[in-house]
Amino acid sequence: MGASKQDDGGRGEATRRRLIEAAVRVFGENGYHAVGTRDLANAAGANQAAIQYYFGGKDGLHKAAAAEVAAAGCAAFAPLVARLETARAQSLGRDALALIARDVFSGLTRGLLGAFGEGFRAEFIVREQLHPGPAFDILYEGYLRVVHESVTSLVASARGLGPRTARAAIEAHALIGTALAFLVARPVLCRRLGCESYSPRRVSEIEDAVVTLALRALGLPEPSEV
Amino acid sequence: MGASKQDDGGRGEATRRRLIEAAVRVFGENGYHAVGTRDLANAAGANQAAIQYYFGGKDGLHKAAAAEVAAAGCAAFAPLVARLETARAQSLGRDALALIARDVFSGLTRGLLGAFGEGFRAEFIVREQLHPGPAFDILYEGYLRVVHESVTSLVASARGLGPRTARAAIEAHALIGTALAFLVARPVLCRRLGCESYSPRRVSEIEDAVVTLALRALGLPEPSEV
DNA sequence: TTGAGTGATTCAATCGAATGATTAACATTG
DNA sequence: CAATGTTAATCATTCGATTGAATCACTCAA
Repeated sequence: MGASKQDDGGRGEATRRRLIEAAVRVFGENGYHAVGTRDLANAAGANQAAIQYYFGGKDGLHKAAAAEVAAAGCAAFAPLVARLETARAQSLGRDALALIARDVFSGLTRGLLGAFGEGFRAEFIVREQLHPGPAFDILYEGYLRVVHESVTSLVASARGLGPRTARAAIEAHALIGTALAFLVARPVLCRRLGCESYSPRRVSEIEDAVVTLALRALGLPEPSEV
Repeated sequence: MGASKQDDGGRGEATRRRLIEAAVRVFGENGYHAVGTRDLANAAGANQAAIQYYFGGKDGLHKAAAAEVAAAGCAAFAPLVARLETARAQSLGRDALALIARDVFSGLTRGLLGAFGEGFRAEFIVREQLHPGPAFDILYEGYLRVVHESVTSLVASARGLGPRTARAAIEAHALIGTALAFLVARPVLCRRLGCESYSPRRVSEIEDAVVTLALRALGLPEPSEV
């Protein structure tokens, strides 16, 4: 069973990647049980049996998809995480903190609704949280934990809380939720606004609202410079 | 096909209700496609064929479950909605607004994590939003729209925005998200805090954090009285 | 250069199990 | 009895998985 002789460039590696990408998209859009191995194979332009051949089965493909999502998420948020790491070391003024916070919540929003969300990566994560399974461990350890800890340290600094306190983690969680709502409850807002999906202009509007509210909640000044 | 002669008290009405309650719980926990009609019947202590007999099929039961969730949600939030309706009429001072806002976000949080969430009603709603179908229409028109509009009017008042503006709806959406995050991303926070689920004490902690952040974001004073 | 050999990969056909739905017989109630 | 409700057995279909043969890319001896 399983892997190939060469791990890149080969024919096999290509269909392997196509299967993973398709799995993230199709699983994220429809959920694990709503999708058949035939659907997955079709979406990837591969044969149904390739799923067993490369991943040992539907479960294996699902886990591989989770690993891809974690890796992509890690890469997408790496710059922000790095900035937050350095910020954690020094003690910054309110203005510097505000600049970082703006970029964090701006990036968070765009991450959930934009580039990273493409291919239903964000939906994949949400679905895995509604019913955590083996794939959730991959997502949490490889991605979610880092982001959550980073945001927590930012919130702790801004709110004068201990960075290890439960309160800091909870407030960080709540503020992440301001962005998350636009992914999870997208249909509600779309109906309220009378549109089918978010236009780029709307995403910017959402981004601005999230940043504004988060800064106010954190008691940080609105950054004046660009 | 379907319904019975008497709509309450009758033998049939009891199993009908049991099926709906079980459906909300099982669908909410596992998702539509992850659940079989045999599972649903077992969870309700009924026979599999009863699903066709009363609801015409799995789809029908799912829609009936959505209607139950909408009705229960409407009932649970009715007092808050009523208060917001009256508040919309008069122009209230900041302190009065703060009192209402506190109760709204407190009720929202407890609603998502507590009584209303029991039986996986909240999860049922989230799942339907990840892939809106016929059941989403029922939820939106019967419940979600009212709540969203009410919260929007509150946010509009507090933030000095037009109650019909997209910005007001967006900011309301974001603030609802502060509570929603604790439902949708529960496993992440639980892992961060090293617990398996939310204790009642933790729910209170979350409730306080959500209210505090929402009031700060809205620029409302922390209510002093009880 | 060739071409048989070799392992990697793809494919159509098929498996048993599980799915939602249906049926006809059975039970309960008034 | 007649209406309503319940049940076990069974239907056709679809599911994830398996199979064995066909196709591909590459190696190396002739």
